[in-house]
Amino acid sequence: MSSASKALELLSLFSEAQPEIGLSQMCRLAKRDKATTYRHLQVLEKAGFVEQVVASKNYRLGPALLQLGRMREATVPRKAGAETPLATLVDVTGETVHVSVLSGSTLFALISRESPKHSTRAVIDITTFPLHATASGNCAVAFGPDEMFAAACENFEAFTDLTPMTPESLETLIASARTSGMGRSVGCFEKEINSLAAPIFDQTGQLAGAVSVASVASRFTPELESIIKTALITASREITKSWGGTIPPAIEKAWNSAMPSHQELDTSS
Amino acid sequence: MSSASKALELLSLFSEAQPEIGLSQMCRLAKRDKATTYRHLQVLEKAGFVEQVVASKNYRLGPALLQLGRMREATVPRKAGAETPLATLVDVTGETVHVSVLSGSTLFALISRESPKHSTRAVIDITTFPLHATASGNCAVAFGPDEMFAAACENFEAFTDLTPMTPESLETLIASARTSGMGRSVGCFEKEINSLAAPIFDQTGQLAGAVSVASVASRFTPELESIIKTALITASREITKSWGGTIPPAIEKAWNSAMPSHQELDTSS
DNA sequence: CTGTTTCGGTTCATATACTGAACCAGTGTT
DNA sequence: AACACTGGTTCAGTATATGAACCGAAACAG
Repeated sequence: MSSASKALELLSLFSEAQPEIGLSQMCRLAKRDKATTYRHLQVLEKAGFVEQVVASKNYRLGPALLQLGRMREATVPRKAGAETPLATLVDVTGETVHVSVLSGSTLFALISRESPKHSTRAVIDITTFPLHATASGNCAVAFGPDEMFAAACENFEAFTDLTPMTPESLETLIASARTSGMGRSVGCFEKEINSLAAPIFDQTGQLAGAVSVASVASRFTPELESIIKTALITASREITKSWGGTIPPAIEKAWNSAMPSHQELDTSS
Repeated sequence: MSSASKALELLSLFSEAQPEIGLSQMCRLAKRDKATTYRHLQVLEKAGFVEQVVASKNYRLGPALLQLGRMREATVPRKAGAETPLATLVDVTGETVHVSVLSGSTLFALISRESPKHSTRAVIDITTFPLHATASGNCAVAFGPDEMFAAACENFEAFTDLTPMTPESLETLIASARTSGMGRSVGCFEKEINSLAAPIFDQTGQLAGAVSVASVASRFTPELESIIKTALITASREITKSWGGTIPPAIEKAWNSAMPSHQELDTSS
């Protein structure tokens, strides 16, 4: 592994729950030597990716990220394009929704919104979606490039006792996602949380991300599932359109056979 | 120089004017070998810091930056805190304004706003402020940590024929900034652009950034300069307050002697 | 006070992982 | 068909990253 990767990995250790990390703690989290970690932090600090809080000597994310994040959204306005369909999705389903973006073989969280409708909500605060254990992740494997399956198999972390742990069990999930046109997770990532996800595509014709709805298991009736599926299909179509892509015919077909009442819009004109 | 630094440097080659860069072009910009640049891009892509546009094979900033930028602003809400004073500053001066943030020895651009008042505006689109050639940069050297002067001397790039090119000429500018409590650039960065800058501090008591106003030289009368100075002092006080800092007494004193009409607020209570 | 355990940061010999010239293959131009 | 561009790959040589051991400071216990 390149030293640059190792340095960049340190950035993913920060989270909303732990926005400041000291040197020693970071060594433990990164499972690396103190001297190495220190040098990496020096590099990141010089580049403005982290900064040191003078008082506590802790490190936190740096100002350059704001700059670069702003420029990313300026060049590829994905966040802006997904907001409106996502708001509708929250309204219609009354559940927690996520939009994720695929880059390389990693599925990054982009936006998440919670509905105020219920007091018990699915709160999932992650920065990257595990490919094997989430509806969005399964979506990415099922409809993304072929190498996604191998990438998913590289990390079979067990989140619950329902998390798929072998290539075979994952393959089953992927196959069912391919036939239904949607990812589905029943307690695979968190117990008592079920979720559904639909793929999103961009102008390259490749899978660009996923949109998902997470609900608590006790509420997850067939009626709600049907509502969510219909709303997800709409959201996926709209976000895909705003990102400059089109839904592949195979997926429209899968949706139509699974949800015959929800006809594909005529986009041939 | 570490290889990680070299990889991170590539990110600073992207700009609003040039949001997509191909491999060969990036080699030229970075003045590095093609193989090395390629590997660096691979690392950055795997980390989600850049992504490759499949159609053109060009690279652009990646989705991870959005994620990290969001987290940075969540942990250190500097941008939000500077917006309001900055809007006032634009209103009062009718000129282009910038807020920059110091990290390490680099001064990063944070926000910039243009006034709709004049058709000719100072348009300065940079991601980092040269320490020797800008009002904000001089501010950082004058009021920041001691090592800033050495850092400034490491890069004496000549932007115009008025850009200071020697430690001695820079020293003169810094000295006058220290006595007036403000940075001042007269065509040092761009010909026909004059600007003034005031320092910003945070809870560490250290300099945290600078706020600046840039005007076209033909408009830069003593009256306008006076208006700008007064407005800058107000903006600097407000942003500093919102970032949890206080203006050092020495600077308040410098402002008061330079602008006797603009009394320091009584903050002793 | 002294012994112990943290912490952030530094050193230096070792060897690992980075470098870049040269090389492909593909594409568009002349 | 020769050329000038791309993006991407290979491999020997060496520059650069590594981590055990070390340091001084600070916090805590006895």
